Amino acid sequence: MNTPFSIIIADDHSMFLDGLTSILAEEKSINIILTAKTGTQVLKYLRINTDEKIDLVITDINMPEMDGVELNAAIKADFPKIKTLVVSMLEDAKKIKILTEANANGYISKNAEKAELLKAIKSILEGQNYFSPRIKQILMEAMFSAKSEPEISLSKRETEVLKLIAQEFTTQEIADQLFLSKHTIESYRKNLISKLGVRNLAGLTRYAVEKGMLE
Amino acid sequence: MNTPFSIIIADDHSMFLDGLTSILAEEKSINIILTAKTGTQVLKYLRINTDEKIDLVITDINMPEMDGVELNAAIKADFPKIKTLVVSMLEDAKKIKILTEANANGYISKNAEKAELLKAIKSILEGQNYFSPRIKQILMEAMFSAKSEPEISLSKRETEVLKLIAQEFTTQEIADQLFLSKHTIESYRKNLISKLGVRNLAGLTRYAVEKGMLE
DNA sequence: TTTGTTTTCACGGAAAACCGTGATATTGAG
DNA sequence: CTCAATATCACGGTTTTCCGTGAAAACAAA
Repeated sequence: MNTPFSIIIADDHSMFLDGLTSILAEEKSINIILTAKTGTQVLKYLRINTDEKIDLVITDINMPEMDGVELNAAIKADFPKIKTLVVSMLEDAKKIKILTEANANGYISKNAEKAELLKAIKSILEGQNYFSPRIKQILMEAMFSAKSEPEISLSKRETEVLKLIAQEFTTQEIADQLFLSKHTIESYRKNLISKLGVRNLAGLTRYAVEKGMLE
Repeated sequence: MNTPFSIIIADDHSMFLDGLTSILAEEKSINIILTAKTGTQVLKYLRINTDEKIDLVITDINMPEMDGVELNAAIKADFPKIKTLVVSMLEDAKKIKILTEANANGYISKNAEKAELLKAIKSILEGQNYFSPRIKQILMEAMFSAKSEPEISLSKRETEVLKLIAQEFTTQEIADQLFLSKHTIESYRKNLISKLGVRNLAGLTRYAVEKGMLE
């Protein structure tokens, strides 16, 4: 048998972290070097222990301080030899896309079976990327649906004004807050309405809330 | 040593389920009888295997078909001797409150450490309920804040009108749709604004979207 | 039966949003 | 540098919302 692989696991939910650790501890070929609750902890460890050879980092997406997406990017930038496997609660097409573009080596859902997890880990350690059929499908769909919805992009000011509108401020009040003329704000409102394809304040507000623009 | 305790675990995320199983498999005093991905599976098992003595059911809150809250209620109704421990991603005050009122024996977050999980299980199996200090605190806060926010209840018509407003219809259009005078709709709008403590259409729309009133 | 809630309708004035149709200045990317 | 996008401002007219102040009928609960 070869020397065991060294891996790091990051997840902010202790119980999941412990669970994953328990599962992987049963595998003789795997050595868990570190478990962490944030991306920064992982990075700190990697930067200090540069002599230690880490093969794989398994990370959740949603974490405080530094999330899985950022962690993956940082690892790929500073330690390109380390493989990454992202494990996430949600099957979020956008994030998957970003991750594939940032050269993550695998992505599986927490819905995945233990068997799939092990398969993914093995594939990646052998040098192959692993994205489950389901994830591939979601990615494909996102590609196509992305075309039909041509990503409305709002400028800084537009975003700012939209937020304030959704927070029930009137045109005049927004103008005062931003030290602009009320005519300016009216222009923005008008543009937003036509840009977002809505009819009135209700539509603007709905858009803002649904896009999670209000903290 | 006494005979080991029999427990059932329910969680729709395989990986978490496997993790939890791994953790508890290490405990000699615990026998995992069943792991399930939905509440209905658990109930079905309990109804068929009535001779089997189950001591504890550990359940997630968010599950398809039947969630943890319903499962807890069903267990307490049909198998009052079985203890329940709810493990949840979110620390949702409302659900905790409902669960305590439905006599759940414990509630811990997935943020909890493995040690706390074991402590909770032991406490419950010994006959004591377990709610972590953090959860107790959240409950207390909810009690007080519940007073300051005295549950706004909307009538059928009010709800109907609010939905249409949030869907960008004007007063006149709503009146036409519901075969009412526009004055009537204006009354509703006015009432809604004062009832919900908002200032304008934006506030109404935000309320409707945030409460998930639109499909 | 009295009381409270819900549903319905009405008017007039003030404020705000909506619409069209502009213009100028800055700035960032090619 | 040039061109497109962004940011800023302006005005007059129309529609809609907002506000106050009512009130009558239906119905359910106490």
